[in-house]
Amino acid sequence: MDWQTFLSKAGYRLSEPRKRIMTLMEVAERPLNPLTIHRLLCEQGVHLGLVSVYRTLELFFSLGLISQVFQQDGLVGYLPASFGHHHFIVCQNCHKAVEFMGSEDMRELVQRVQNETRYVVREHLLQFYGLCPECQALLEAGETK
Amino acid sequence: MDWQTFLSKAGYRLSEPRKRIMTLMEVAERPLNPLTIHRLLCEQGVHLGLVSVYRTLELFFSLGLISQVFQQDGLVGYLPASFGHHHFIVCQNCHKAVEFMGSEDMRELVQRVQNETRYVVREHLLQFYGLCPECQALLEAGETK
DNA sequence: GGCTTACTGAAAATATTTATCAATAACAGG
DNA sequence: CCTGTTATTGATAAATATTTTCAGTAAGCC
Repeated sequence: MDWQTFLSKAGYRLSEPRKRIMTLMEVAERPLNPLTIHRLLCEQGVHLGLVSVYRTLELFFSLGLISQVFQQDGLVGYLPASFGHHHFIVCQNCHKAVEFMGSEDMRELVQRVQNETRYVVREHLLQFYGLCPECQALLEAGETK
Repeated sequence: MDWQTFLSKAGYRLSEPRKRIMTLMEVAERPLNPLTIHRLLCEQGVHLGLVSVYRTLELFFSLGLISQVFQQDGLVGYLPASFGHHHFIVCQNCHKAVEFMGSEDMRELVQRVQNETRYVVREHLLQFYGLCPECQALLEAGETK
């Protein structure tokens, strides 16, 4: 089911701002925050209120259409969420991010942590930071980080 | 080496605000953010500028004395960092957090992700969310989440 | 096409973080 | 222990980010 159908079925309207924002998010390669999204849309001539950006992101996030990505500087950005995945590896140089699968490999660790801490684990946040192939090549060629 | 010695050796002074803040952090059971720390200190009669709280946390974090903890509401808090650990499990009910070891179990996963994505992994962010033993008991007894 | 009501956008209020700079206090050296 | 140097603080202000409010607009049902 595409996001438009999903939104309708959940009882939400398919408004212009929502379409604009999702169109932008769908092709995003690196985490976007509300202000950046607003700026990008302004630049391409689409003028919509910053408030709508906040509201729309909050809605999409609550519906699971997008994921939060925690950046190393402490800021939070958003990226489209493929169903089932929710783990990202973010490039420390250009910030480009891709998803990876990972839940399976965590089972054993989760089990051990539950035993050790006596907590029950219900969710987890897992992200990697590193260098994307392009930036590896760039940096090897002698550029500074 | 205790944090005071560490701070001195790194060329920083052992000021009153720094002592106050670290004293508070050392016994923290749940993630604290700058505003909360400032409020808590005010309440116990210690009056220091909010700006100093920000500066001190930034310093302690850059020195690795404290860790950032990402909360599920998107806010960032701080907790003392034991050497070597840096992974926390946070209670979704009372927010109490404890550290766990975990790097070892990640080796294989890191390897696989590197192969799949062609990224080089340099750091990772891993946190669990769940219920602490106390809240499990509470909730089983019929309380609402 | 018209009606209902969710949704938007502008403005203002609130909250959070950073910058500036004179006054203060930590600590090294005597 | 006193003194000078300089890192550090705190007050103020500025910048940045987020939330609230509410009248006007438009999405989707009939």
